[in-house]
Amino acid sequence: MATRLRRTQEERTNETRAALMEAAVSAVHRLGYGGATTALIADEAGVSRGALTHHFGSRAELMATVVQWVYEKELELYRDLLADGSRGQRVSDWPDIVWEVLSKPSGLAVLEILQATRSDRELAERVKPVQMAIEQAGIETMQARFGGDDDTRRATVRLIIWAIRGLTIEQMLVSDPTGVKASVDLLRLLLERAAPTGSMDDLQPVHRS
Amino acid sequence: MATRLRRTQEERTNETRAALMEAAVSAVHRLGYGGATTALIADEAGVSRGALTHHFGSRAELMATVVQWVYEKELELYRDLLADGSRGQRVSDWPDIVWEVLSKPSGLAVLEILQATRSDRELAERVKPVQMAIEQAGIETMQARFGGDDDTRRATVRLIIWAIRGLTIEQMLVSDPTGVKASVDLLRLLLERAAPTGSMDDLQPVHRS
DNA sequence: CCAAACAAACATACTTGCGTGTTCGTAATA
DNA sequence: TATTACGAACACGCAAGTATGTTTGTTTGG
Repeated sequence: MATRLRRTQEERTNETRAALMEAAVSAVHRLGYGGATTALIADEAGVSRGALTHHFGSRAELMATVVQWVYEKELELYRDLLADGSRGQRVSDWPDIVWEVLSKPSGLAVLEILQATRSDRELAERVKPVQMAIEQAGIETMQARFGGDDDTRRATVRLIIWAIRGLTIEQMLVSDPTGVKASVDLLRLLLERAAPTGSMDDLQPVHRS
Repeated sequence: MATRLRRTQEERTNETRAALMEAAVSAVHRLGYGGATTALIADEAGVSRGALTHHFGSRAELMATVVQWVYEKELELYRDLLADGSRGQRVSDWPDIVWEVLSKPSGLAVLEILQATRSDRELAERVKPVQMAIEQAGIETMQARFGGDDDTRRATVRLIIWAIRGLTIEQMLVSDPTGVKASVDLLRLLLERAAPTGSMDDLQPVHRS
């Protein structure tokens, strides 16, 4: 540890911003969006509120940056999980993968921030583009791997992501992690049976009514 | 309309409490938990803040009552939807049914309140028992209709409910209702394929790893 | 049946705590 | 020494809770 006594300005900036990001994620995860006050975040990051406001003009800006920051971490994590090529080849692999990524505290924190979007116009405008980029990236990743038309792909990505997100909420409400995971396994089972080849073409007949 | 000039005390109580409940649901739905201030709720209910505090000692008590109130409405709605016996016989019927119930504003509002539970201890203690009763009721309803062991049932109920809840969040973030519904249809498709007989016994092999 | 006494429902105004943004001062780096 | 990073203290607004007054309904003694 022991940060050198003399750091470059860029290092100082990066380190305190990172500390603030981690503190913000932790605080939002534990206390919810409303409970994650700027004073508390600064305190847990080991800096003053002045430092926080120096780097982020407003709470909304801080939170929007958190979304962006987590998004980048998640991308890395997806890359790591898919690195050896043994996972992610079949659609049914994805519930577990997405669960590993989104059930982390950062996933919960982002979800909180997304919901807070509704009562905070500034936050909404900052977060919206980021969030759209995320979903689009997910769909394009799927496109590269599986078949299926655009609508099927979008419906599948949405179902997996938001089922997982929903279950992460349940998980933290009941504080029974193992139990919730059973539902993730069930989703995998459903996908295995419905798309035995692992391709998305099997899920085509989504259109009716 | 024209409420009679003279109402009994009980009528007065019931009417303003109902007005407050509806206003609270609407406000939380539109503005999120944080944005639904007591002043705003009272205003939209057409009563004073004093009236609100007379009936509910605290904001937490009001919100907890909302959860209870919505829960009862939802139970009625389930009964109505299942009344003619044409629906709900197969497991794959349930995504649509749950969607119809939980995608209403009241469903979103309750979800918001549930999340707010984390930053508000008083709220948590008031809401927790209610929420546990709800899940239990859902599981028992399933038990009466379908087979499957207890774990499978619980996993299935959780998956359906929280997948739907997650999708309702997505729905209001993207403001594209029809698109999100496609994911609900997909979930039904998955269940149809995985449990063709409609029974839950088909979903048994949930246990692994 | 009436009127006074009571109780419950509702309204208004105040108080207080808290969280954000801001300002100004200090330390570290370039 | 100039600029950037950071810290301490302050100011402002807002929202929940509280205290007190007013209206409406209910009950009871005559």
